[in-house]
Amino acid sequence: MDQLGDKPTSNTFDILFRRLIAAGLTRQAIQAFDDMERFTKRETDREDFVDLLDTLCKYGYAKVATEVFNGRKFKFEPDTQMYTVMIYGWCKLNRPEVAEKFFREMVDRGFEPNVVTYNVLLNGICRRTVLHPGTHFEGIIQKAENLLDEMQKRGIEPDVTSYSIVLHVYNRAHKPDLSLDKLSLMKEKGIFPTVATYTSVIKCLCSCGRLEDAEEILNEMVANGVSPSPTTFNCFFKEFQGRKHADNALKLYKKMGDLSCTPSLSTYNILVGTFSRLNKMDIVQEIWNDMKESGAGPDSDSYALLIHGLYEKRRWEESCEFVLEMIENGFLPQNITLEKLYKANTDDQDDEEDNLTLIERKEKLEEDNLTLAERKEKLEAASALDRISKTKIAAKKVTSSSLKCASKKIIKSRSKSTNLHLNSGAGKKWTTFAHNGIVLPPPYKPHGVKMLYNGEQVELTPEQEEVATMFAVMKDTEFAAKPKFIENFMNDWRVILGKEHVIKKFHLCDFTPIYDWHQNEKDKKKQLSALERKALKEEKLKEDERYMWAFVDGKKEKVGNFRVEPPGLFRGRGEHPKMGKLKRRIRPDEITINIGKGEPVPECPIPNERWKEVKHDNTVTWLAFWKNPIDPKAFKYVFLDDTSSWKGQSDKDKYEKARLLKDYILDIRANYRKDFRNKDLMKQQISVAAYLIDMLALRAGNEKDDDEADTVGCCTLKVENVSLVPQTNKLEINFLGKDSIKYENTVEVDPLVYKAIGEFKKGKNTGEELFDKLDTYKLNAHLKELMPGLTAKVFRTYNASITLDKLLNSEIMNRNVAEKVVVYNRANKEVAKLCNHQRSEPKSHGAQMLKLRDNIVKLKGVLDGLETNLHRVRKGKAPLQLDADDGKPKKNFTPEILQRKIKLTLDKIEKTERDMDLKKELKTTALGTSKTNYLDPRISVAWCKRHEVPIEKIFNKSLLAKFAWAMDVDPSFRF
DNA sequence: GTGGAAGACTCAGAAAACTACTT
DNA sequence: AAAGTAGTTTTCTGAGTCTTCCA
Repeated sequence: MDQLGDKPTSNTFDILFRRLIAAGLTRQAIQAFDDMERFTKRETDREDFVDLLDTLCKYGYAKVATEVFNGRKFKFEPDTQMYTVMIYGWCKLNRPEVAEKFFREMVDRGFEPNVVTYNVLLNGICRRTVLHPGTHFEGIIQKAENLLDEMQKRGIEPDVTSYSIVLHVYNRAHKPDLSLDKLSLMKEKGIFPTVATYTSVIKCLCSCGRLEDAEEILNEMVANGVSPSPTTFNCFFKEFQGRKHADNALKLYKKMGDLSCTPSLSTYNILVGTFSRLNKMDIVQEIWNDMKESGAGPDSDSYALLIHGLYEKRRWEESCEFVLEMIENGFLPQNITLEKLYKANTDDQDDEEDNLTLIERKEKLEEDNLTLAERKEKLEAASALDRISKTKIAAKKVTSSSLKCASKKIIKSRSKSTNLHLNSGAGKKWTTFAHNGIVLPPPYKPHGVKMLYNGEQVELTPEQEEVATMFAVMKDTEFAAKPKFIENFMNDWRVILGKEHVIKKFHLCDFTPIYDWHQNEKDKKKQLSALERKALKEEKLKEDERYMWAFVDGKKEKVGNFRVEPPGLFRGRGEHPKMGKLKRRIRPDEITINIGKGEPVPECPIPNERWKEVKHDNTVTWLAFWKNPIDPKAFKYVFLDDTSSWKGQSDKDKYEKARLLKDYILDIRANYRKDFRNKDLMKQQISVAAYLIDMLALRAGNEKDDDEADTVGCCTLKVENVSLVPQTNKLEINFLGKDSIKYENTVEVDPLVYKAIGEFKKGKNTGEELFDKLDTYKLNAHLKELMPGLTAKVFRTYNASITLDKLLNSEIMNRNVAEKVVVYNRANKEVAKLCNHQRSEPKSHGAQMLKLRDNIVKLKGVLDGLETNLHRVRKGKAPLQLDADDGKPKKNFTPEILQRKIKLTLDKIEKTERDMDLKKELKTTALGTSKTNYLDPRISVAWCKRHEVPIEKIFNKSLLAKFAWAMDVDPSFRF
């Protein structure tokens, strides 16, 4: 509606209306409008009123807007603009009938519609085709045509917008002739078509196979001085690809260059795909070079297209080259690509032993048992050689066997990953380690908005204001209402305010001005156009780029959390005694950097300051650390990302350890069973604790300090957390676990365990420890005697993974992919329940359930009607008109049709009920945690391979990257 | 040999950011 | 076509586990 005229209204009210309406508080917004005069001391005018209507309509409250509109006509004389806004509002709700009603009323009352009014209405009518692909285009087109006619009769000429709207419909309806007609009509009327207009017509013609006509339009367009965009050309290229018109595509590509239209990345990709399918690899090469030169690409799609093209043509060596290049450029090839190539290579094995490549030589060096200095030296030599070999690859002079080896090496490195790190002695994690350090949060920018104390504005220094703002912006969170949070915040803030400051008591503080300012800033950000947002994002990415990567032994690895935590108020979980405390800004002189000796040390980003220390410790994997300001006993670390070799290797080790437990588990279970009655109290407690950890997947339960939230694990369970259900062998377990997540479970246990727990509880107060002779150290020491490296947490991993493995393999085949994914998710859910992984209820859950319930009620109504009609028809009576029939007369209401409809409705009801059950069950279950941390990815990958489920249905992009080490697992893998 | 503190790494849910779909 | 919404992914940082170090 901006075209209807901007006006400078009271800005604050404007924002207020928008926020209220956006929150669905339309009544309050109207109230505020009524109050406006009192506050601004100026009469509200017509423009304010239009603004209110417009905002209501924009947010989909056309009905409310209608009420307001009808109610105030006497005060503000309606006009064309108001009517247009109302029409817009109803069109937006996809109710063009109502919009048309307004339109008629408007005309009847003598208000002349203008071109905007018509366009809004036209758009409203035409958008149905966008929304419902199945709609009858004929009817819509007719209506649109009628409206255009009417417009002209009224003496209003349709503009570019009007034509664009209808052209869009023709496009979707595949009406090239109408499209062409409209175009010539436009020209006749002297309206200049834009690039979008032409592209729209060309797209329509191309998709209907009328390439000659499309080309004509293209020429015309150029002749008229409108430069075609890459999108325009892509219409042609797509069509050429389908028809395998290599020559035409090539010609057009040349033409594109002549017209100095730079192809987009998708242009290049389409062309690469086209020509590699047609086996014109020389042309592909040319296009590839052009793409590189233009800087538009390649992206992973380009590589995939090219590599597959080469592969299909059995040009394995070249495809290997590009896989290498792809990886060098930071794109991860699909594993299927690698596997294919690997197979192709092993099929025609030859004597590669004599032909060791540089890459392999380096690998050999790494595996040899050399001293550190020797290794480093040789590695450096190897990597220099490697660099030369890379240039050779680029120059396409590499021998075939080396390429084979290269592809093999990639695959090998996937499975073997960094075994050498483990084998190469005493805790050494790396030989060379380079990175660019960390990013400190930007300094605080004071906003100068004054908060109120006892109703009066107060002066705050930037430091004081910063802390006040931290609190103010948390107004909407639960924290802001917690007394402990407020107390801790005030204590820390008072220190910064100083003894003499006027601010003393929290209840006299009013932070709303700062809160409002913050909301306003947020709104401003929201208002940014997509383009601006994109630019901003790119800028940030560019700034961060150098910090995102580290080099470990010459290998490029992604850094995880390179941003130092900004200052804020501590948000502990549950009833944390330190919630609300000020988490102060970290200065460089608190930060220790760890980096390879001889590597350039990242410069301290703040002038005249320096790092606390620079270490070269190769037994650890962190890049930087500092003391946690909230808990000085703890540290904050900067590590590599989950996709790194370090993390991947330890992840794999973790699952291998859990798999090892499988071989020991029977013995271990026998072992703890026999100790349930052990006279040695400690041994007895160890056995019972081990039982609970094994059966219920509890955490070990380390001791905690008083200044942490009061949560427990197995070893720290208190008497009050476990009760015996009388006359059974059941335990009722109830405690707060990690992150203050509630664990509630009543479970039948071994009678001996039941008895033992009863004894442990005897003579103790509710708050005392159940396992008083036990801590995690003793428990783990015992477990280690039973299996090397066994600790309590291994049971959780083992039980989670073995459960998934069992559940997945007890299911049958003969289902489609979607159903198989459901099977997987169900298994995943069982594991999440076992591990007690929870999430907070989604905010809209209640509303969503209500909606579903509503749907069921409606469907049941429909069902009733259908059944009544079935009875009537069977008795030979005429069927009743039903609401659900949209007023269309029903001619052939045979019992068969009715029965089918009843069946359909029943199915729908059942499906909705199923949806509701599922939703209810999952509302507080978090599936992700087990997937990322407890389920051996090889189980999932192997299952996907066996059942032909694309792995992307199970793992998202990050998980795919994190689990790269698991992708080449054999399909027969079982945990 | 013990126990507590220091240290390093994994696991965890909330919240922000993004995406796909709807209106 | 643009904005809203529901759902998903990513980021953030708090909260555990377990090892190592040291007196």
